[in-house]
Amino acid sequence: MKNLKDRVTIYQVAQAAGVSLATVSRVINKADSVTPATRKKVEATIQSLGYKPSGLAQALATNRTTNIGVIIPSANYVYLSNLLAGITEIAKEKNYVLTLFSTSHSRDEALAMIEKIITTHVDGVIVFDDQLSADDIKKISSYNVPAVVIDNKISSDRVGDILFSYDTVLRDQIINYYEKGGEKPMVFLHVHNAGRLLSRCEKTFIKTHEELGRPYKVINCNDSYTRTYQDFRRMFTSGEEKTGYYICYRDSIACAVQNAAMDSGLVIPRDVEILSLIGTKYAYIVRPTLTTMHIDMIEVGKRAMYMLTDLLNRELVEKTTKFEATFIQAESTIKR
Amino acid sequence: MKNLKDRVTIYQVAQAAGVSLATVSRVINKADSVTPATRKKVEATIQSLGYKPSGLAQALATNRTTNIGVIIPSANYVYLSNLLAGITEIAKEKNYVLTLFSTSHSRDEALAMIEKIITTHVDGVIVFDDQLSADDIKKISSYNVPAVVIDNKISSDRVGDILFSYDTVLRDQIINYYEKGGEKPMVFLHVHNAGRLLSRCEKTFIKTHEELGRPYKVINCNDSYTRTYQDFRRMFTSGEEKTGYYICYRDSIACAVQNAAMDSGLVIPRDVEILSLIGTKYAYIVRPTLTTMHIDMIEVGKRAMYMLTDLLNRELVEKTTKFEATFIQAESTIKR
DNA sequence: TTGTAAGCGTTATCAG
DNA sequence: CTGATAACGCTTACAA
Repeated sequence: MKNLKDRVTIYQVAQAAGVSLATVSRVINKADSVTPATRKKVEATIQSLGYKPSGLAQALATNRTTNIGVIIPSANYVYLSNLLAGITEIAKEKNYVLTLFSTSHSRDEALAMIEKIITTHVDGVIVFDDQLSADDIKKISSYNVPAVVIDNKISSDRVGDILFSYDTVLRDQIINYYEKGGEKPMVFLHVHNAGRLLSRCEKTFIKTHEELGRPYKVINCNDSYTRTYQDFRRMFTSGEEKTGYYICYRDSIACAVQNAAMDSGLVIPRDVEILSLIGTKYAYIVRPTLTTMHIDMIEVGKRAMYMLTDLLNRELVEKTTKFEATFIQAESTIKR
Repeated sequence: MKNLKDRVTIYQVAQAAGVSLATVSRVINKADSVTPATRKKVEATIQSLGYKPSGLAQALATNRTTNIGVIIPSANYVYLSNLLAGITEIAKEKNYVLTLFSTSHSRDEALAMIEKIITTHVDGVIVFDDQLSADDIKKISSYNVPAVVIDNKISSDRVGDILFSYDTVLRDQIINYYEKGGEKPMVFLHVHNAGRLLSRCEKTFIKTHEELGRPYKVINCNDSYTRTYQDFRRMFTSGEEKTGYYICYRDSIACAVQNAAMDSGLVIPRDVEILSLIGTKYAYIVRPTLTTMHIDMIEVGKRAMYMLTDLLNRELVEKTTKFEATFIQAESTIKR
């Protein structure tokens, strides 16, 4: 077994093949200016020595790493892994490797991350993290790292963005609900620190209600299935609240409310209706199936990666992509 | 905005601070042999110039990248993202960055991946991929890249492994089932190409039945919720099969069977019982809750990363960790 | 404590 | 078509 210092270098290959290292370099870079004969010879010695070029040295020399940084919160949500899956698929297709920068909810850590981004020499980044402000992105791109930012409107020279539009469809649904005689009190589940997307939805929720002059309710909930389940179980049995139309951040939370309601003897959707904002495939796996506002995060991931490669090739024309959420009627709400 | 060639280098910092680049290097590496005064001065210019060391150059010079490669199949399963979450958490704690190498079910691609591993200069890898054989791992470690391999018994000098033990608990449950008078036919859902873990379970399933002299059934199923749901819906309504104890690979598949049964008017667990082999949190979110064989993949991820750092520090004593699955009784099977 | 200079493994520019 | 040789940005003996 070779030890670290034994890494076969281009120089050793050159020597063994009886050519200069420049020639070897040409061979591994598939330059055309090499005689088939010498190419053959070099390739053979590469094989026999088990030589693999050092990406590090190549990157240092070329200023390209073929590495893409992905900045996402470390939260272990299904929609995040969907996003990642989408990015991964295209990255592979385009021959990029992904480096993961996962942030927590701390601002400091986010800053440390951008520090790392720079030192790591990624060719570009995909950012889906609410901790990073427009300024942070600007800082990143000031180091000439193109970025595609998800759920944050900050496109610029070398920054593309992908926007989600939940607002319209949410508003429409709320209006429709009341128009069609919806009578349960509408309740928005506020989750602390759950990011811009949820905040925007909450704002839309409140604004729409105020426009309509309808009463509404916002209650805090914990961003965990178990806690939320327990809280609602208590609520539903204590008799405080026996009915309602609950708008939840994501499937787990929606399930928590739904299960709590059912386990308290309430009937979905007769007594309690539930809407999950970020629907994943679990929305149609659970029973009753969950009505959701759906955006295909795998598609978002793919698109992000496509935009980034375009950006890298300096041929991104449309710097902004909008994903409109679609309302998917299922069993957890009454069809109106 | 600076362009690529404008990256501030250690040399520029040195010049601006009026010291040699060696001193700057010492400062950024927190060497103690630097006068507080000069350190101050250097740090100031680092700030004002916005200098960030090049990880590439550092890595090239030191032969350490602080990058860990993670090789996992690209399949978008919850238990995989749990694993990744675990790895991520500890990687961050230990100040490593993760590079993702996702493989498909093709052997060629797997080989291309190991090629990439080498050129990428990762300090170590965590492997959870059934496409990679012991030889492949050996190849990786012949390039002096320590590895922690999950679900594959191949520990060696610089390779640690994490093993799952589903076999005993599965066997015990099967035996117990019949001892306590279980009468439904037991059916194992075979998924093509779903990896070693499932194959081992299948083997245990068959072997146990043959030992007991009990009839059993293995049926093929598709590794997707929708397809499996449809197939079983058809089966349950066509009357071929109205009852059974189904052993499924993971939660989604188990849900498919469970939902198909319920939607066909069958009652869980009276008519149909269901066991999910790899249980995730969705097992207790869906209703009826799923009986599972559970291994906490987040813990597995954490442990893998811990083992790897130990390996990197050459202080890993216990090269093998075993995770024993625990049987979790829930509503989808009858308690016996 | 600080500076000088030789690597680290490539690519790329020139000559030949 | 091929070979020297200078970058790329940093670390690290060795000297001063």
